[in-house]
Amino acid sequence: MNLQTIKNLGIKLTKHKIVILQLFDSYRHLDANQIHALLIGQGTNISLATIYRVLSNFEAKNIIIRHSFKEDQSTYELVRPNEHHDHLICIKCNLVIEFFDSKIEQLQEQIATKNKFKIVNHHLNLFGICEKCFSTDYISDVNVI
Amino acid sequence: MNLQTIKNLGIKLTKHKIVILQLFDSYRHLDANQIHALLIGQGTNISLATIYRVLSNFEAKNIIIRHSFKEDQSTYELVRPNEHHDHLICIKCNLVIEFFDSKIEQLQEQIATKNKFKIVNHHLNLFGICEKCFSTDYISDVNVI
DNA sequence: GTGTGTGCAAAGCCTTTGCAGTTAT
DNA sequence: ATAACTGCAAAGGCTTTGCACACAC
Repeated sequence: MNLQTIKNLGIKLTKHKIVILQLFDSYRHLDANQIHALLIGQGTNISLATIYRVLSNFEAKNIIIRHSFKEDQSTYELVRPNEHHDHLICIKCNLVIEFFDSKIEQLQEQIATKNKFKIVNHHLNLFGICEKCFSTDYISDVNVI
Repeated sequence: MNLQTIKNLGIKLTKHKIVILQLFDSYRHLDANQIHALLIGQGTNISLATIYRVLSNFEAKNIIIRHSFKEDQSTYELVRPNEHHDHLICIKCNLVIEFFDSKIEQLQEQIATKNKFKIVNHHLNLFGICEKCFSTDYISDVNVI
């Protein structure tokens, strides 16, 4: 993520915002707790409150997007312009695979049109068991996604 | 919803369970608060705790399904066997339209296979503006969905 | 300098749970 | 009879917020 791009959006850049952005270069999908643990782990002192504030700020500016993969915790992901995609999520190890299918996108538009809806956004989440978990039949490693 | 069917699942039928089931005959999608408000409104004394317990119970027995239409509150819907469908949700008035597209279902399976995933379930939610909200440009009525 | 960002602790909100009493079968 | 259900109040987990201080521009 280009820092100048962020600045141009009128966002004040702080140490914390920068390290959070950098995390998203390494991990595609993160929740607030994972961010907190990773930063504390690498010696960065930051409070959960700040993390939530940064995430809200980024979300409002459309820098990140918020997902509901899990029932009770939001997962965040960097927005990459013109790179919309959907997700396959392993319910055992949390592995997330991104995919894009133009045919599905097209069909969604048709459905919206037929129902006189103007689509603003959509979530297509396929929950299942990944190859590894299926073959081992137990949770080998829980992914930080 | 046939009450005998419920009993056959080994569920003890109480007054509360019955009135909650009846609500779902009138409203396709309800959250815990809406259920509480509707029941209190019709003179049924029931606590939120009980509502959550009944909903958990029903969900475990696959009588209802839990959705994440909203970020911070679960929405529940009766499971109608062999009637899987997805949702169009109006972000202004909460109108929910159900749809089913076998082509999309088929494409999802293909994607899963290609990624060596075994799909357990999926959510396809299309968020947008319904015809009514689009034409009036304001929230006329917020739907209890 | 001045408007933002930050940590801490407290509070909010949805949801779950312990306990003692009640109900369905 | 007995296992399941219920209300109440308390607690849990994620998220937000008030306040006083610190930092970016």
